[in-house]
Amino acid sequence: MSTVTKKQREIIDRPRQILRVSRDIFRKRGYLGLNMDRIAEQMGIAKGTIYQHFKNKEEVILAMAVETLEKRIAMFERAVLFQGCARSRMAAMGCAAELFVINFPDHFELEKVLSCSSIIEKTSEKLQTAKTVAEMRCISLVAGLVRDGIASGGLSLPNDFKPDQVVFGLWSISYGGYSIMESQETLKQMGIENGFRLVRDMNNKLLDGFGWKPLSSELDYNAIFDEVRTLIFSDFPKP
Amino acid sequence: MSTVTKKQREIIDRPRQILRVSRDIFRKRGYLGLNMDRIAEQMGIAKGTIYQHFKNKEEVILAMAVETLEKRIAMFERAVLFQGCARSRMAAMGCAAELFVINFPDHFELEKVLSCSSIIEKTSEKLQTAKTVAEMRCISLVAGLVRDGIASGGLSLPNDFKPDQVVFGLWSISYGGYSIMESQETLKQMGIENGFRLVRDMNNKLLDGFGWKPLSSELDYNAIFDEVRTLIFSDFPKP
Amino acid sequence: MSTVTKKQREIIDRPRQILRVSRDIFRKRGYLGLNMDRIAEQMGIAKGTIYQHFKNKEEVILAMAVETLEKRIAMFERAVLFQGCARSRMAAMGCAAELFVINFPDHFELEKVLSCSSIIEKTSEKLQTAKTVAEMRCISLVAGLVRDGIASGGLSLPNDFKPDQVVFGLWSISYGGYSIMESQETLKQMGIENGFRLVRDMNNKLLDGFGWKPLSSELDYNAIFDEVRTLIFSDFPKP
Amino acid sequence: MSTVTKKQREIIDRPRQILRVSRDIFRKRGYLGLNMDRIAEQMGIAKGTIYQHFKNKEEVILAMAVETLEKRIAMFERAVLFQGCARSRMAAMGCAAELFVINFPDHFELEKVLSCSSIIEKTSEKLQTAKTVAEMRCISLVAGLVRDGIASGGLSLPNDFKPDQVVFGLWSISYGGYSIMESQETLKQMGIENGFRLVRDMNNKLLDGFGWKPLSSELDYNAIFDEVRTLIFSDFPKP
DNA sequence: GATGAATGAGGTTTCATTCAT
DNA sequence: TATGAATGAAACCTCATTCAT
Repeated sequence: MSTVTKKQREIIDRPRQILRVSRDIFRKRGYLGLNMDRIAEQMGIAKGTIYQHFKNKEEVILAMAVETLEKRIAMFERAVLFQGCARSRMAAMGCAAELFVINFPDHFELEKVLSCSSIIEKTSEKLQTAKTVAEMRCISLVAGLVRDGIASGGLSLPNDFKPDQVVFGLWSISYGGYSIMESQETLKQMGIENGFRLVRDMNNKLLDGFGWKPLSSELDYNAIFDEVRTLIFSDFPKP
Repeated sequence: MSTVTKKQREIIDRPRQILRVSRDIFRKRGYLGLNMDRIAEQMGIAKGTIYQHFKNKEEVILAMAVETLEKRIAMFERAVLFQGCARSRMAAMGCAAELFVINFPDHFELEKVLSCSSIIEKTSEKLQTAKTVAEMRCISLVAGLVRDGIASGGLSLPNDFKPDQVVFGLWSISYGGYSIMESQETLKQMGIENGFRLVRDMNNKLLDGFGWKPLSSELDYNAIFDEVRTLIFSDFPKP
Repeated sequence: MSTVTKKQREIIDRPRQILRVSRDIFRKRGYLGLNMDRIAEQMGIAKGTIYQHFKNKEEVILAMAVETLEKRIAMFERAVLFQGCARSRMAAMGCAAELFVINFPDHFELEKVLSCSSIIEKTSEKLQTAKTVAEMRCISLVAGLVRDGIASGGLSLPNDFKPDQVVFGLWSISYGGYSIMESQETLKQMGIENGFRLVRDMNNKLLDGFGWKPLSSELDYNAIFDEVRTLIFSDFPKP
Repeated sequence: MSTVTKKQREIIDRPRQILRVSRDIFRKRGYLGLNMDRIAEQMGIAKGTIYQHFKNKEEVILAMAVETLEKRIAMFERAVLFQGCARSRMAAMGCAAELFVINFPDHFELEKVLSCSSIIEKTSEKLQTAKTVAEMRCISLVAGLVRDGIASGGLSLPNDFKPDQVVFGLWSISYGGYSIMESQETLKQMGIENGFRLVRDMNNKLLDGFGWKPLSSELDYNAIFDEVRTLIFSDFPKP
């Protein structure tokens, strides 16, 4: 019977349902506003049920982060397939990162919360590893493009620089930039209207600083952004 | 009697003492480990007394952040006096920023905590303004150097770029880079040993990307870092 | 004003009040029926208040045991003053032990509960020590009488026996006997009506076994029991 | 097929398996550490299945006690067959009791737990009776030996003593002594090294007090202990 | 101003038991 | 018979804040 199937599907999806509701609460009320009572109430289930799927509150938080990281991996994997020179593909990656932040804005908040050691300590090693692995996959995809840039002759790193360090730079700009946009009133007030555009520009200037050809003065990477969004990420809502 | 004076001084300094003790606890045990009981106990005063100096716990947190921001202003104001070309003075600023992070590592954590809206909401507007003002002063100091760069001919910004946006870029790299260093195991494992050095390099590459002369290939900004530390910040402990 | 004094006295007595109420609940509903909610409710105070005086539930339990142990010490100290030969004074001690069990029947239950390591583990070392010290004082008082018996010539221990071991024997009979009386239906059914009398007799037979003069066949120790109760423990209700 | 037989046997043995696993958990983690989840998990069956063999958790506890009591009966029945005078056979009984405690140390803990009325109340009358019957059989075996002692002339009880009361005395020493050994740090520290030996000695001294011939000064009952262990209980591991 | 006991809402976690499949 | 997800009552504990002294 289809009724049976439906119920079974519901049961199987419990963890995902819990995460969906938790994410909703987290987005609206922040870490301190997320608690087991509220999750249970909003789901219409018993509090104890949550504990059958998650060891504790902290695991719920971490699982939410892993879930979005997996979304990011999927997006990065799509972006990396963009047809073009290495630096254009890196721009596609930037587009993916930007769309990720726009569509999963709570991920940054999650990262902040998880950086409190007192929280991560309470989680299982298994889930911690899952998060690390997911992060590594993202970074590897980006680092791969840097290596492609070197291999294809567009980029020539100074002796004392390694591809991973370029990734660190891009990552810092994005992570820092988006964080500032979210939280720091001050910078927002300073005539900075389109933060996303600014993060793109800064990443481009950094790569220009490394002399990665074609430079942003030679090729319009913002046009490539639009192309990537149309060709690859058309399923994401336009801003 | 000097005894009376001492006691009076102690009482006058109460707010500052509370912040000092709070910072100590915050550094050791994080936000969740900081509570009024512990502050009172560690200060040897009654819990109620704290409420005569701070409206609530959130104000303590915010006041801590303002206090360190003022330290940062002081450091930036010293850095800006470094004798040299505009870009060298910007390097001096980077040195100040780095020393600030090293000496007040809790400030980043505080910023993270304060980005939870539920916390800042409970604070007085007065203190919120104090924080914004302090941040603005820091940013203005950096933006001033960008303008100096333009004025002195070393830097020529494209039409669509404003000095504040360059500040945003530098800020992002520093904020993002230091955040990643603190929390993200993943990147740390990827062959990145000296994160501070890397943040410097990335800032330099970004400025290179803007074509700010002399480029980092023409002038050894790391040497300038050392000079700044020796000449201007000799009172800070060496790493 | 006397009002002030009264209130202050109440405040000072809070811990003792908590223990009194806890003991009451423990007696009626056992360990599993004793919880912080019930204590608070029955006292008409907030649950949190209990935690200002006791770190956790286990400390309440342990404190109750220490409190009764102190009652026992007081009783033993009175018994030891009984005028008579060493063995008569030991009988007085037995009388004290019996009256203690009759008047503080929950102490045995407390001891049982505390023998669960999982409970004692959660208590502070300070209180644990207090309990050990109290027990030592009781044992020392009994052991002192054994030594008196030896010194006065009534008792001559075989080479391989030490006074403490005699104490262990008496303690075992009392502890075991009273425990059996409380809990084991079986033995109660077997024609044993007056368990207290029986414990006395067994202790006497054990001392007879050691040849402690005058033997129970030579002197009526039950008469001494009555005498002790009349002379020394007249403030305790008659059975 | 033998496979079917094996599975069937397993199903038939379910209750016993549940008790075995429960005992294991109880021994390692105590009463508070024993729960249905752990039993089910460790058995590799579903939690609900346990409820098809035991009405509730309390019945599991009680059934464990009955099971060990049956072991004790078996041991006592073997001991009573020892060839020798009545008092020597009583020594054999002591040996059995000692070996029982050594090999089933959890039984004392179980007795303690069961003495909480709130637990026994939830069990079926049937199982309660089973426990009482088992205890009675043990006591009867011991009481029988006392009567043998009287019948064979070695023991002459005073008018006001009955055989069951002697059993009560022995039982008290053993129950109390073993309990103290398990839990009371204090007495253990007082120069008492071999508690088992001490319990034996005290039992002997008690019987000496009753004048049961041959006295412990006339016959080496510790030697008889060793003999009993070798002849009758050679299947139990040596200490 | 200083105190600190009292508050009480708010949170997390556990676990015996049930019941639809 | 077996399952195991769901239940929900019951417990423990925390801590910012108040207020009578």
